[in-house]
Amino acid sequence: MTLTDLRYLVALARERHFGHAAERCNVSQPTLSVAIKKLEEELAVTLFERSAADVKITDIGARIVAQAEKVLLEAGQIKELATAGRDPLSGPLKLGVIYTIGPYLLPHLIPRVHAAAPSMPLLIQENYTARLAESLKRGDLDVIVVALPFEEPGIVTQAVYDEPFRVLLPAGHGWESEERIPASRLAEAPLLLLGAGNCFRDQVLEACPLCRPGEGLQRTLEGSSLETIRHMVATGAGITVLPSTAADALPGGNSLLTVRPFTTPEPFRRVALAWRVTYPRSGAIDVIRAAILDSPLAGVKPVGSPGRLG
Amino acid sequence: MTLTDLRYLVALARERHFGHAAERCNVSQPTLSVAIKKLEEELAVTLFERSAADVKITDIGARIVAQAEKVLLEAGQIKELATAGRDPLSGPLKLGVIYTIGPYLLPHLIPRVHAAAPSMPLLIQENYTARLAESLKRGDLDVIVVALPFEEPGIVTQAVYDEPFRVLLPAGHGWESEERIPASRLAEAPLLLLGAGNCFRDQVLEACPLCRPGEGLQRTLEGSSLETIRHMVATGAGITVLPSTAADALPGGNSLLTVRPFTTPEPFRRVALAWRVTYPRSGAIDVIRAAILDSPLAGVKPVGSPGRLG
DNA sequence: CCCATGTATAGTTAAAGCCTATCGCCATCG
DNA sequence: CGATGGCGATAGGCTTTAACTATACATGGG
Repeated sequence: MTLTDLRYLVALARERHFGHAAERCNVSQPTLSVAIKKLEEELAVTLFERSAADVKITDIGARIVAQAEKVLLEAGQIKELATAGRDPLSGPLKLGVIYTIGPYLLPHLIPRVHAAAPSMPLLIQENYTARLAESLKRGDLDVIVVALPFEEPGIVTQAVYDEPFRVLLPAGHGWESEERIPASRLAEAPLLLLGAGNCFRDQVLEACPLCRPGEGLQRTLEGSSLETIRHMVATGAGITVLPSTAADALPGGNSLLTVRPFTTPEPFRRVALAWRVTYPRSGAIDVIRAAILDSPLAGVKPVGSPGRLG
Repeated sequence: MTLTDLRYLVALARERHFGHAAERCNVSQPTLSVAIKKLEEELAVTLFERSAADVKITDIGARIVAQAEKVLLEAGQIKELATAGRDPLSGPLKLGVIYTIGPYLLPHLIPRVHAAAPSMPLLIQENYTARLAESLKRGDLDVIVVALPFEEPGIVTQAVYDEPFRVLLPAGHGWESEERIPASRLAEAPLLLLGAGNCFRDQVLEACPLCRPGEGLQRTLEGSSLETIRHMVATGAGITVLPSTAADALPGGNSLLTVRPFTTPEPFRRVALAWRVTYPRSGAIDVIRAAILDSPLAGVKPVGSPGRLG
């Protein structure tokens, strides 16, 4: 029993004439005749009473035809589902973002994605890089926004923008007079850092090789956020390093805080999109990337498409 | 897209492993692999994300699988319908009976059929032979009970029993002293007959060649019934001829009426079943025939199966 | 009794469905 | 870092099937 057989069956039930039904199905009369016969044999019931005068459907035949129509209807729904789902911009996209990007990117990103792809709602999760990577591989997420380096088997990564780091000082700090701060001097200060697991912490430490967590006056804030650290800096608990998108987007005229760039070469992090190589909705990823680049992110430099990294 | 494809699809969605899904479908892994690929091409959507680690179903894939399951479920219902409908004794049987048999046969027939085939309700229609024949050919009836001769193209007829005719006299009639009445004498009497269209009328006239409707004292009762005629005989309006099943089943001890057989050779009519040659539920017909023969019909002689007439 | 109509059958061909064998990819492990 | 093993994709060949054309067969009507 195939869907074709059922189509023949329904056509014959409608036409009550093998020739006409065959014509309607664009097949020859013997084709339809044989198909119906086979179907009757398979089901071991007589579906039609044939006679020279006309074709009559049996009682059981009528019931089976009704059911066959239901089957064909449901099968047709599959095609419709496929047509509707063919657009990569239709259906929800599960997006993951690391903690140190989410708060500064998402307010810009979300409305832009919604404008570009209204029927693609974003399901957003913020987490550490490692957790996001896991979810991505499991399929709980479709795309993630992370900082490089990020390499996972089966995952492709595409750099989107670089963002420089900034030094955040409490108002009145001695370094306020400096235009730019050399990274090496961070070792001198009480540096507030995020806890382990935040990639940004590692990147700051990498930018300032002399800083060693646990040594000197640096303090690590486990399970905290850049926002918390910023408030601590404002209270004079120390200084910190922020990505430009977090530092430059300070509420205008915050007199308690001062932002200073690093001396060149500025330390920076490269932010990238990542997804499974097998992920089929590349169009959706393009929309995300475009929306990120369209966002007014302070201090960032877009990384051209040639800069795609594997 | 075939039902087989959908089965593969559902299996793969369940197993998330081409090899295992193939095994469950009793096909080789390449077979399933190719089938899924073709399905994806046909629908122009990616249903699964394949990777070395595992197989993930896409969002749209999951929706299509759900729909495919619905299709397969409905298709399975067809088989169940067929199985249920395979029994010829299941489902209603549309039975037609001529007016001059129905009242005497059906009270016996119906309970017997119900006992033999409880799931085969009888839908009964009483009418003239010509009307029954028309309905039978149209398919509005499945089987009819008529008196022979009855020949129609595409219709097979099987004799079931012969029933002799009887003379019905009002009590006190001059012929009451006779044990048997010769058919020829009917011409002498005021003979009450059914109207044209009732085959029994023609059979009586055939049995009594000297009787001519409209001549002598015979009266024709258009649109009437044997019961009405019987009551008229009881009031002395004339005499009549009845089939034995109608005559001998008189309410016991009806002192107003007298029944007399004809002299041999008794005139009789042959009652038969008829159905379309194409009618598939021969088992149902057998039940009807058996139920008729099992009925206590006064005076009838069963016609052996060899007596089947074309 | 032949003809018209309609379905079933025969015979053939093209396609499809399936199998075995093998490739290629990737992740894991010694 | 190369070997290994699991897994899906691909290739080639075979069998089945579904389609066609031509024709036989059945039946009701002129």
